[in-house]
Amino acid sequence: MSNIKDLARSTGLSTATVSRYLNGHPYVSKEAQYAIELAIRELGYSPNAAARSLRSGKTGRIAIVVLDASHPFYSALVAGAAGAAVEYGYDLLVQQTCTKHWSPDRVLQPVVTRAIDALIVATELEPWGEYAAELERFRVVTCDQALSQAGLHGLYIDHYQSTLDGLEHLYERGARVIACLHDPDHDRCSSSRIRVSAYEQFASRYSEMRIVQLEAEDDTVETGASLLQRIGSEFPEVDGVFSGSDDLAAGLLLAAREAGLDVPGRLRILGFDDQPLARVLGLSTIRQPVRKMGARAVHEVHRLIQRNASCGRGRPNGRRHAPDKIRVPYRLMIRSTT
Amino acid sequence: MSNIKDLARSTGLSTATVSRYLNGHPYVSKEAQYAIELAIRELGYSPNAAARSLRSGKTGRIAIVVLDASHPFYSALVAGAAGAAVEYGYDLLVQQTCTKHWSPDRVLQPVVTRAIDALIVATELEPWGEYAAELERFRVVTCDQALSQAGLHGLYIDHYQSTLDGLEHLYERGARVIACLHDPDHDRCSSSRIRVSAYEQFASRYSEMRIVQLEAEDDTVETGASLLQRIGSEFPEVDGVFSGSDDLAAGLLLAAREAGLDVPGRLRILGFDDQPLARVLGLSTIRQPVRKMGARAVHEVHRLIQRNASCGRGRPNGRRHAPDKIRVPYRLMIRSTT
DNA sequence: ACTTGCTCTGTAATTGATTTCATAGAGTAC
DNA sequence: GTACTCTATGAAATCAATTACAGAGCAAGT
Repeated sequence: MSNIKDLARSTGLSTATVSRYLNGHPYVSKEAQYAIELAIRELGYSPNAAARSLRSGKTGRIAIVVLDASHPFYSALVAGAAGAAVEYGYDLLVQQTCTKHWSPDRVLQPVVTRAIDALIVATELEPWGEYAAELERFRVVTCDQALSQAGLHGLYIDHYQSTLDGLEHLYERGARVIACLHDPDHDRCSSSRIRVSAYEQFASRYSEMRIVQLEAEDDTVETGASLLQRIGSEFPEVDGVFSGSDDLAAGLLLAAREAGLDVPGRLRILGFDDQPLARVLGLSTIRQPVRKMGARAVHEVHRLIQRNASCGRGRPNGRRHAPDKIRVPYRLMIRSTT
Repeated sequence: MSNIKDLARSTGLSTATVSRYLNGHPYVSKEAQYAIELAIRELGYSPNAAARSLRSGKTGRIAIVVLDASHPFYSALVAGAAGAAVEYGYDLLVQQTCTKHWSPDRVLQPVVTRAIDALIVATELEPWGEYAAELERFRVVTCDQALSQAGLHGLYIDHYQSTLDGLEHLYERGARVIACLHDPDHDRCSSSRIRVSAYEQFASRYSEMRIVQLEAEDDTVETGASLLQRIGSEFPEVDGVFSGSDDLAAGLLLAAREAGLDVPGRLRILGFDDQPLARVLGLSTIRQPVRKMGARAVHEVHRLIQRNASCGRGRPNGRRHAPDKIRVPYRLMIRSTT
């Protein structure tokens, strides 16, 4: 590969002039422009990203940390982020925490070694207390309500309120014993902790209500289907289900229909996400605009980068901007299962 | 952030010695080691990735190009790749071609500017003829049968054979007029072209068979459900469906059950992928190990990187290794819809 | 004629790490 | 004592770009 020196040699100009041309500076003569353009074509030049970012301190790269890139929620988040990344001119790194050789330090490595300009964190790094503090040194946007509690920028839907709304809806539809299905990585995906506190708030509001918490081993339709039997045998009095994901709810619904169970007469089912499958099955659910959230996260990260690009390099000398907390709207989609 | 010079100054050693320590070279005295370790802790040093890769010519970064990161197939591919990337010590970039501001040049930019060491291409860049040739200059592994036809390394399941097997199975089960559902991005996802040639081969083998090709606008359960009506009105004689994806097939199946249509008596349905939803619905399908494929792609890319790391930098001076063609096994999963 | 300002270009420093080469001291073999 | 190897270190070049600074050439204004 040829470099800027080759261009300089080939055109008889200096590297400074060539660099100026490449960066669109004024004060490059027409002849020089023409000569350089020609040389670029001839030598097949393209700039070296490493050298550029070494000099400029910018990489044009950001990363997003998710639990599992193949999970419908996270994959939609990644897709949204990837789309926006192109728009803003960034390359997007994807990091997964459900992997064997994963570790928080490994995830932070790119940001620490300045291989990326900023980080989007959508899943917990444990112990979060420790790493959240660490993250404050960098440009970080979190995509989870629980994660954003620290001094970090946050972008999330309000799980507390949305859970309350969902439970309230089930109550209105006549449910009195509600099974709440936990996310599979209950301990890792900290937003489920927020949901739990919403369950408690709700239970204390209506004394006649009972909440049963059930943990699903993973987040698939298959597991959802298997839960019907478990509910039937362990908690036969359950007449409403609030699921943390559409997949679990859909599986449960399919199993219920298979078993000839009256939905929503005998059992009301409410999902979360509004995936295509929910629409097909007529599953009531809470819609969250996940793709948009991913895109918005990139937008926010971009603003951060712009911000303290102008504040000078390295540490924020001036006062650090207060962390933004952005609530993304959600919407209850009432269909035929509630 | 402190750099290696700061470490040198702080310890009274030279940058050479510090660098040697950091890279685990022999010939660094115990005292020096200790002093450097201390300084690292004190100054909070971490190496600068840009400087490293400028000097070494390696980035420790690879990219994967997919059509849509939220599509079940591609997201599984990405997930597999992301897992393996951690294992091999790479950072993984994800690029999406279903995005508004996308362009082939934009996708190739990281590899051209040497921001990544290698590229995994799982979807077509148009015009593919042109870009395939361009890609031969770099370390590339393709994850699609059609793409790998050029002089590129390829890793794929055999769509020609698997399609034949699927059609053969439908035939055995009594189907005589088979609707083949095209991928949504028929023109982009070139493996569907290979499938089409398999349809033709199959039709020429059995004179009594009829193949009807249907194009779906996208690859969701919703669209699959809407196809039932279209088939019923436009091609009422259809008695078998071969779908390029489980999602379409599942949608169709759900709509058929809803309509009280006898599956597989009146209509046989075969999917592709073996997603959890297929298992729950009892959908017959062709299983492909997508996650593993993603992981394997990273493995192959890693081998490429290792290879011409030893062959010296830049162009392959010696003879270029012949491109590997790796067929991934698939498996017909016979359930209750055929 | 002299100053001022604008356009254009080149020299050289800088970014942070790695590596080649040179060198010096210590230990061992003859 | 001389020759040799082995360990440990530093000075300086290198990787490919950007940019501060200096300076040359030219036109316009006084």
